[in-house]
Amino acid sequence: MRADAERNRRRVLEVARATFAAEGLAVPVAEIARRAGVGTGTVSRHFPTKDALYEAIVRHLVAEIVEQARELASTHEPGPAFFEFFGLMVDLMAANRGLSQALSGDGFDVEAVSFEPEHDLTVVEDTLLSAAQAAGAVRADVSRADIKALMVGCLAREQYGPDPEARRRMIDVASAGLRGRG
Amino acid sequence: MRADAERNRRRVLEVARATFAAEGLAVPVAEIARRAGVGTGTVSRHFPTKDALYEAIVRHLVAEIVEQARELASTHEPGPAFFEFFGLMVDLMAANRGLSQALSGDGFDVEAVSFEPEHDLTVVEDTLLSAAQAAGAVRADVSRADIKALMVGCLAREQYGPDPEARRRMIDVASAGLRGRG
Amino acid sequence: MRADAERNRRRVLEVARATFAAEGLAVPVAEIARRAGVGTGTVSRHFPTKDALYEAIVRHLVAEIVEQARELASTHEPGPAFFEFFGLMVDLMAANRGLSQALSGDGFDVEAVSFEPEHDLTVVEDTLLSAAQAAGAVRADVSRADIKALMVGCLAREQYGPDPEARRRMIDVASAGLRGRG
Amino acid sequence: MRADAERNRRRVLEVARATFAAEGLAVPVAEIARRAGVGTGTVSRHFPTKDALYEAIVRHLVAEIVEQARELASTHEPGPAFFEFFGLMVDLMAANRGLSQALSGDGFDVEAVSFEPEHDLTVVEDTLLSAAQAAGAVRADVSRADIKALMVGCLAREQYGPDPEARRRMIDVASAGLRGRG
DNA sequence: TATGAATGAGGGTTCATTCAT
DNA sequence: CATGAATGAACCCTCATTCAT
Repeated sequence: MRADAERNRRRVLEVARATFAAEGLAVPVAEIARRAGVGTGTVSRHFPTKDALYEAIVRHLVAEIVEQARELASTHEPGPAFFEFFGLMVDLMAANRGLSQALSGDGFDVEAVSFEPEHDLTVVEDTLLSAAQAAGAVRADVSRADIKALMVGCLAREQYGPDPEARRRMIDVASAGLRGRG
Repeated sequence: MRADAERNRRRVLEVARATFAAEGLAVPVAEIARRAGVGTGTVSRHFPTKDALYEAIVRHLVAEIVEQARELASTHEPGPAFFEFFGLMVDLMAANRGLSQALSGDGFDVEAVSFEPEHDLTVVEDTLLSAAQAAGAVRADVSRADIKALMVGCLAREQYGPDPEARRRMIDVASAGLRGRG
Repeated sequence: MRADAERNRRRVLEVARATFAAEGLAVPVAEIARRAGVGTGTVSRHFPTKDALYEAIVRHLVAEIVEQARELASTHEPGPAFFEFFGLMVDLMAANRGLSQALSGDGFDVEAVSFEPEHDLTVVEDTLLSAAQAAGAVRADVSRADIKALMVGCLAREQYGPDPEARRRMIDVASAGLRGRG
Repeated sequence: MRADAERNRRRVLEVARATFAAEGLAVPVAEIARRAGVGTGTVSRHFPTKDALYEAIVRHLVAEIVEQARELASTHEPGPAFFEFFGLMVDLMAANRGLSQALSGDGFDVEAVSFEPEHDLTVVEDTLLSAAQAAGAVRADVSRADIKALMVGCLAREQYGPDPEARRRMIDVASAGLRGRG
């Protein structure tokens, strides 16, 4: 039975992730349940509230991002690592309407989620940022929150029509701004 | 009677503006009515739908912004005019959760509102941007949409706590990015 | 001043009659006022409730009908007079959506209106019917209410598409039924 | 759980049928819910819109009618079958204010409901009518729509007070009219 | 007397959550 | 454990009527 439950949990989580990514956070829980082939009660059992479901998805996403961020940190110089990470985040968000909503503070408060240290994106971001700043690749006065906000800015460009070239340009502008006054 | 009606209309508009600014666009119309001290029907009379109320507020805001933008354009050099305008916009949005939501495309589609040419923010923005680009103060490849997105980015910083210093820094970073690699 | 008031009253009545005839009884009072070029208060002053407005219109219509019915009664033999009247009524109702609604009991109770004897359609109808029955042109056992209902039946045919030929046929069928088994 | 749901669904349907029959289609959904002892959401779950509820009731009624019409067609000669059916329909509508409203086109468009062939009242009516016409029992020039309208006429008699005798008389008059000019 | 702004009850529908089966 | 039916508060909008100007 435990196996069944776990399978259901994963299925709901995966369906919810895909659905929220494609259609935003406003999709009714019942629709998630329908697509996952389970009852609404099953969704509620695993995720007592809709917020809990959001949170689980965010945790999942964050875990993946953290992993990629670590990889970048260990294989690139501080500056490139940071800027690669920046672009990666923007691309992820651009492909995920729900994440984008959450990060813009619409429908879910991402900042309220607390993570265990080893899965905490905050920590990795700080690490990447600090290293890049120490290496002189990024202005010394910007904070992690500033970086997040700039990502949201790049992301916001998508609203006027998805345009890969424009996204690259936005990332380029933001990066230039972050590099400092040269 | 027109005086009373006008007073009520303004009152509703002002209350709605303040409420949406402080608490976002999701506040029920009935709550706006309650705070304005009128019946829901009165709100509906002046603004047939909630969207119409949003639109009126946006028009109001935009009219003010356009005026200030014109002033800037006529009293500053192209570069400074553009960057002053950029900062002004961010400050306005930062003080207005509803406007911020609208510009992030949550709850209301600002782009769908059509303005008369003389009140069209788009036109003023294009003018300021083009002039600044012609003067070499701004990268030639960015578009109006890019600028808007960057504003949203600066704005997004507010989510992590309103911090005037941080806002100035964000604007500074964005401006640096826009100036180009020079 | 009295002349003005009277003019307004007539204007409202005429506009309401035309509007209800064309679009049914559900048209808002405010729309009647708008078309009449007066305020809603003016409509309410002359006709305290919407029902009172309906009633005034019905009185007006009935007065006209009564006049025509009298004319028929005095210029035709009992049988033809009755059947001419029957067709006339159906044609009137067919051209008047509001009247048709009222007679079908939707939105207004016509029967609740009481008339002065000389304007009472009931009386004229009874007269025409009784005479026709006395002359052997109409079954002796039908009542005024039966006649009214048959008119509504002819009228109901319009629902399936206005079709003058069908209307004539309906009137013919109803008339045949009323003439008796002979 | 399906048993409970089905029970509730039937309960809502039955209560709605009875309520609409007795008081017309304007009764609020919330009132139906109250009388059925369920929440408004339960009504909405089973019948997403009020129109859907109307439609379900009409389908139910029509199914019963079709069955009885078939029975009549197979056990009576064409003429009697048709006239029995006519009387049956009038009796049903007379006992049902909602059905009467619907058939008069007030509040719901019955004609817009599409049925499967085997439950389509239209087909049965046409069959009964054609057979009766072929047998010379009914005027050759009347159509199904004419018949419907005459039923509404008989029904309209009820407005002046329910009176079984009068109803029989109306049906008799209509039948006589339909038999032809003899 | 005319105006039309204000009222506010009332309508249908949605959806996160609970709980009987 | 899973189910999905039930709940009911909340939302926006309409409109007949009242009443201050």
